[in-house]
Amino acid sequence: MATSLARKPADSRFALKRDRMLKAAAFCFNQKGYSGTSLKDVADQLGLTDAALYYYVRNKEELVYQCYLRAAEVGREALDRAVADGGNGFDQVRRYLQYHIAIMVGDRGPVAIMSEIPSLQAEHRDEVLALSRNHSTRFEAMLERGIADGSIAQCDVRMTGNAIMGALNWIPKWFHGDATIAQNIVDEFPHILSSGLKS
Amino acid sequence: MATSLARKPADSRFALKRDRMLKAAAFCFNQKGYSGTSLKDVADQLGLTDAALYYYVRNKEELVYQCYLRAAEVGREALDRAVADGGNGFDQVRRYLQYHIAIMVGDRGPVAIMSEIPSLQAEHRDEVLALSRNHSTRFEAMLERGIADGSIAQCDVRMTGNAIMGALNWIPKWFHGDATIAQNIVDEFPHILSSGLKS
DNA sequence: CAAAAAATTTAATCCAGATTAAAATAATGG
DNA sequence: CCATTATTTTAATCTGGATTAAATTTTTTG
Repeated sequence: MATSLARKPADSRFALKRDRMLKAAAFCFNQKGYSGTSLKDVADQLGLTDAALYYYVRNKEELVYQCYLRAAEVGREALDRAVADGGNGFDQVRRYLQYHIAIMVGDRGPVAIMSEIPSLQAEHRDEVLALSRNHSTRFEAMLERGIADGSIAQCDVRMTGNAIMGALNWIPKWFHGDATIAQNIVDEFPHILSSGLKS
Repeated sequence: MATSLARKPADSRFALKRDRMLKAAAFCFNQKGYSGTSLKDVADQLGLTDAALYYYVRNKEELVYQCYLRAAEVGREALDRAVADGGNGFDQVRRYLQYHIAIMVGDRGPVAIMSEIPSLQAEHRDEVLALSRNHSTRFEAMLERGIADGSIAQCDVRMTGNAIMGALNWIPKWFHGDATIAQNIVDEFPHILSSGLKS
């Protein structure tokens, strides 16, 4: 049977293998760059043939698209958890950073850097951009809540958000799976990125 | 005559056009992604034919390579100026950020995001990586001087450096030439990125 | 255990975009 | 002006890696 959108969610074997593939792809893209990774590279990581990937994904563009959806999902999850935890704005920001970073450098990772959004097909590009903007907007709102409740110093939330997100999004550029460094990031980054916010 | 490495430095017409080309290429790469930009895209920006680019560069790989060299140069320049200005570690860090950011969003920009280092040919890749590491090392040393002279609070300089560089390097991802926003970045970023460092 | 469905491979094709060679045009210098 | 060199274009070719179809192997299920 061809790759089907009408596959049952209950088919967890498929979902699991597909997820492994997305992680392998994210690893390759982050490591070798987009143009530098062929489908064969991704397949090699999985002990498969390049053609086998087409069972899980329509084409390379969709592989990238799925990687980006996954990255967006991971970010949203961290934000959701931080909001659910409550507390003042500053606390929420710090927890969000903790959650997101822990996921990125942990066994849910690697998470793909969204370097090639512009080369996605129109609908996919728009969807990913919307998710991305939504995430930024929610994070900025979190900063504003912190300013309102007095836990975060007055600042330009747009620029501050861009700065913090940039530092986060850049992590996969220099982190390549070393466990010691992963621990270091988890220990240090939340503090580094939030210490400048204190009121 | 073919593209020649033995071209006189005095030949400023060539150098100027070449620089325009590199800026156009950086613009395209940042905007449309690497795989999304063909040589024709770059040529169109310059009112040229794709084939004309080969007069300035051996191939696409070298175009990317030159863009990255240019990006590295801009960073080094900012660091050099900041060091030359003197002052304590914190002051130097802030000035470095001011200089680098001003260049990136100013008329020396755009500066290419180094997303495709791994797909460069070995010698080019090694050279760019070396420049990149050297820059990081120098920046970390600057942080250490600040800690030593008491202007910067004790911190993990490696991680702090990574965080700040990430925020910097991400700027071209979301900044696309709007003058108002450029001013905003110049005004806000140096403070945002250094405020957490104060001792 | 035998069908049926799922997963993967083998072996081609296919193609956008990079690259090249030769010709044409523009600039420059005596 | 002419000759020479610099720059660009036109018109091909070339190619790596994506994609596809059909065959094969593996897994599931009744």
